[in-house]
Amino acid sequence: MYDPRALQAKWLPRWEELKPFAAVEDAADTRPRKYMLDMFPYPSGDLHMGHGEVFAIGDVIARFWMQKGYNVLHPIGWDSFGLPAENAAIKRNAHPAEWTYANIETQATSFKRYGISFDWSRRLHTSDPEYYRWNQWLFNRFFERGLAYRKGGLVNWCPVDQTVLANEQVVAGRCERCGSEVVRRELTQWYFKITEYADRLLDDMAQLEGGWPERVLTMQRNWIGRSTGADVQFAIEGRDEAVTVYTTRPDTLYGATFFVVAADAALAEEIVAPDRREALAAYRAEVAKLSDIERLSTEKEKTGVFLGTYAINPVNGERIPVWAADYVLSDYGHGAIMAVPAHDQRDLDFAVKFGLPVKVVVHTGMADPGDTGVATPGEGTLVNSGPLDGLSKVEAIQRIIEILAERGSGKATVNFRLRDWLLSRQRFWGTPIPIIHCPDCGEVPVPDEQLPVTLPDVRGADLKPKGVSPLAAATDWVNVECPKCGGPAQRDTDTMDTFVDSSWYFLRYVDPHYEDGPFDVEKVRKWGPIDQYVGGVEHAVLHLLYSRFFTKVLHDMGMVDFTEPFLRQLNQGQVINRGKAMSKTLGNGVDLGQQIDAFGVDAVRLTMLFAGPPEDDIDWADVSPAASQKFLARAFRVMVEAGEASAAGADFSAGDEELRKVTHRTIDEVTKLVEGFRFNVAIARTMELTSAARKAIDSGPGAADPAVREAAEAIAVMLSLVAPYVAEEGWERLGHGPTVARAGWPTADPALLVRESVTAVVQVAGKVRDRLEVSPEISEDDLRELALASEKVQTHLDGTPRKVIVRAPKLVNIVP
RNA sequence: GCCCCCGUAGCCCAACGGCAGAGGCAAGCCCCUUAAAAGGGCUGCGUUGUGGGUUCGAGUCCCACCGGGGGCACCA
Repeated sequence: MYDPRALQAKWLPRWEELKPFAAVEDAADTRPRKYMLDMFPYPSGDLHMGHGEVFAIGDVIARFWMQKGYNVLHPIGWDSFGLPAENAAIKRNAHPAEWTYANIETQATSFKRYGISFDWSRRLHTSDPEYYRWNQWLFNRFFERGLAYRKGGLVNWCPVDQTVLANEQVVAGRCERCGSEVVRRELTQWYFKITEYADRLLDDMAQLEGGWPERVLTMQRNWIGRSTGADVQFAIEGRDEAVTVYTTRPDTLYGATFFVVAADAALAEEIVAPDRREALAAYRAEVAKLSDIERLSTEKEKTGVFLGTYAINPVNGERIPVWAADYVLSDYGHGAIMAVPAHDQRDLDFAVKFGLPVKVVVHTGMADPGDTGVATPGEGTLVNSGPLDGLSKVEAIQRIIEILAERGSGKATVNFRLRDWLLSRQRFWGTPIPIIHCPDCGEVPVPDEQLPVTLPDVRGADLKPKGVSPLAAATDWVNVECPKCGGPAQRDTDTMDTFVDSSWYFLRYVDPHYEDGPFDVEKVRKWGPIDQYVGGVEHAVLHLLYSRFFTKVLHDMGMVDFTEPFLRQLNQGQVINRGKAMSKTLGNGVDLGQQIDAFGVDAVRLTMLFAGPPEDDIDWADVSPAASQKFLARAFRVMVEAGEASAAGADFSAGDEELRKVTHRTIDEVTKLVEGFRFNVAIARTMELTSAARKAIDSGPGAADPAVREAAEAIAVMLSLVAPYVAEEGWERLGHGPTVARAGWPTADPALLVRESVTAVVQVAGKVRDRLEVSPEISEDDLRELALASEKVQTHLDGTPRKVIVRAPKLVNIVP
């Protein structure tokens, strides 16, 4: 009788004792190493269905490698800094740590019950001073290298969370966390100079090709957004200094008919004619009223205002009017553009709206944009462009850059969409930025030996967001001596973005209590980089981009010898219910704990993996944990009956050959399927083997046949990846000691994989007319002869066939 | 608007360019049983979303469209 609850109660304590999943550091252990990592969880209550899926997937991979004889590092920890803890603390008048660490304990217990093969000795929490000390240490290193700096400017502000956000944390104008509309504020903030690594972040993706999902690579490429073009200098009437614009189409320079400055750029104010000053001010006020969402809408009509001044085209001396508009961004390129309406749709829309001229300079074969309102950005031949006439687009770009360079009015340039990573947050439950502001010495890093700068004790209502960090109110904590001059100074009161914590945690796992640095460099050399990373696609341009950046900086510091942290990455789908994401408002939530109580850990894990390919969503309404439980019971009975009928150590070669062949074919296929992450199909194959074993017991050679034992043992080991409890119990019933997790992956005997005969299909004009049992080694000629000799084929043929296609040994197609 | 992925039986999903169906759910039937449950077994006639094309042969490759999902979308 299969009783999942009893098996859980029996084996969980045994595993805790045996610690079968500890990664081995011993140099004498010569097994090749593998590092399998799941994205670590945020401790927001207990584990949910989504966790159930990801960790089930990661566990199959880790356990498979263990069975295959690798020394596997499969750690777990908690991403335990962050806003929810703070909000909970305000509500309960408590300290964020209380809520956080209580949730961590709950999740840890659930993980253990869920049977995940973690090495628990490597557990870490990012909110431990022991951990965040090294965030501060790393910040100091970044600061020394000029990679951490403070600057003023317009930043994204979330009015609900009362903090600034990085660009990556604003999705379509809304806060990635809470969904509220983000506003722009002028603030001085800390940044990491990720843009300095833009080229490498892009180019190193070549290493990830094939190992990462294509869509994640695409998202990162789009996010980094490298474009090549040219800087071109335009003189502005009434201003000594030239203004530089960036363009990807310098070939269309002769087609520039106006000039646009970002409305919110300082430049607009500097160059506006006195009589247009008022109009600009009015326009800016209007623009400021718009939210980002409205401003970014492509449906929105172009707006702008003439600045009463003119720019001079450097190649032909033409005077073109200067406008201010909000469709030009102040923080990309130089905040100003040359507008070529004939060949750029945005410029054309603007030209049409304000009656500005359209001048075609590339003949593309398309209708005149001035007539159609459709710009022609494609390939073509240059016209009306002086020395460029007759050249192709590509040639013209080259030539014009040479011309501009000769005259000193331009040069080839590269631009990125990526902005620096805004890192400071005006909230409490995070890593304090280890900087002391001294009126005399400026920004002074807290010396390494004084780290960590720990959080002061702030709790309850004192954590309420008020637009400045709650740390600012802790005056005892804030007021310190300057480490340089000893004079009175103040700590920086912002905390770091929690994405800093997760940008390097995978390195800390090799030795989470290491005291001589953020991580043990030698151990990372042995374990890194991560062979397989499993987690959600929502981090495509957040965590995954930041981690890649950190890894490259650490590489430049000589601390890691690789440049990419995650060689392979798998994104699991979501667990949904009745076609929709689970939510309280819809009332369609399914509780992981309740599912486990009802069907057992094994059945829930099996259901997650059998539902479909790992990257597909699982609709819990479409799957059946009850059916999974039924299958496990069936497999369990096979193991029990085989165990009762024969003793361990039997000579399998004496077993029933037919069943042995099924077993070995299954082993062969399941091995390949697991390697390809095709877990649903691997499980289907295991089900087939179970049925074959059942049949052998009931109406074949009987339970005592060694082939039945061989099949049952293979089932136990293969099931151990998915359903560890029933596999363990079955393994014991088969006469083996714990643990099945270390039993070793079975190998398929090639001799048992060959088939004596295969069915060859004979088609006439594509229709099946006969089947022939033939040797798998049959030659094309022999098979052709056999097929043509077939009576069934002959009746469908009159005369000699036109053509005979032979694909030995499986198929013959005769074309009459 | 542009790009990518997916449309196979009532449902979830398999199928190196080669017999459309591996596995599961649901349904129906049979055995076991006094009966039921549990257990064992059997049952698949679908225009592979639609329309073209390539091919001896297309679920699979190409083109267009329809439907679903995702990404990008004033970045000059």
